[in-house]
Amino acid sequence: MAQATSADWADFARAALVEAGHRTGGAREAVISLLAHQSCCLSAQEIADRLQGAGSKVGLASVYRALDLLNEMGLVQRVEIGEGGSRYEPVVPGGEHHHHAVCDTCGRVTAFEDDRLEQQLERLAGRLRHSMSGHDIVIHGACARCAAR
Amino acid sequence: MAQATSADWADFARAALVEAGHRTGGAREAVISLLAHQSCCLSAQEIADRLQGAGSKVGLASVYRALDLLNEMGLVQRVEIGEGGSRYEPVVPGGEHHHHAVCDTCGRVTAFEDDRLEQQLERLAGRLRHSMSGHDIVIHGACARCAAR
DNA sequence: GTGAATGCAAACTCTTTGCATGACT
DNA sequence: AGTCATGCAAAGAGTTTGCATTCAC
Repeated sequence: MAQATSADWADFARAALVEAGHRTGGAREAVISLLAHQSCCLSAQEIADRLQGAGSKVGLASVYRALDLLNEMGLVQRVEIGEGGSRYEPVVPGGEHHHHAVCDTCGRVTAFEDDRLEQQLERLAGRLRHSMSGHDIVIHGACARCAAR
Repeated sequence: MAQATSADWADFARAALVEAGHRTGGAREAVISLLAHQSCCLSAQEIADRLQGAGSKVGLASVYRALDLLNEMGLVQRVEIGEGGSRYEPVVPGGEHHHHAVCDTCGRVTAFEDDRLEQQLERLAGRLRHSMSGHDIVIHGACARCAAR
């Protein structure tokens, strides 16, 4: 099975941006590099903080602009886990994607994936005659650790 | 099959509030009455506007406070459809609940429900050992109308 | 009468926008 | 050189909080 890696995503994203006539370098590149090495979703603030911590001079506004563009191009997905702000994570083209279980007690976010869920959603979208460019599934509750208490 | 009605929900919610030692009347009552007659999700601003339009003097802050309380008690569910603000809708205890398909073109929100999706989620939560107090599913894409264009 | 609930306005957080400066082609 | 992109700061939107007043018990 073809396994998409994070390096693949970064290259794919960079290529897509060039393809669309955008310039490389600067804030956008920094955001892509950071996201590529991230396994789960980050908030715009977290991205800016990490980049600045690494010596980069990117502003928060540029992070938002970069994420906005990447989101419109389908390269990142905006995830609403209902805790203040939005979070963003790379979308690996053709690769599987995951969803999130949020612990309402400790805030921990657990990623999961499930093919049958995806299939069921595809079927459902067809039934609704609603084309599906993406979807969010968020499970709220208590994680294994908190539920045990 | 037992079919929960919106009147049931309002009564259930009022009873739960009294049970928890809260007082009746005022803003909370207004919010419950309004939500009970609503089929789909509303934003806090919409709720305040409608109540004020109906002559009520409820402030936006009270609407937020009421929704917050109802949400904590599991009487309403916060729905993040990723368009600015959160939306809220009643949770009918034991009744079925629905999810949302959002048209990214025109903004239209379509409600849907699907038992197999629910079952699959239950199974999944069990597998993750994550207790599930609620869940959000949002399909993004183009609605039948916009896709046809 | 007492304490919870409310309304108003100010504060706060997250996000977007304007504009001058800097960087890529 | 010409533009697109960026950084900074200010503005905007949604939500929360403080406080005096009102209302249910």
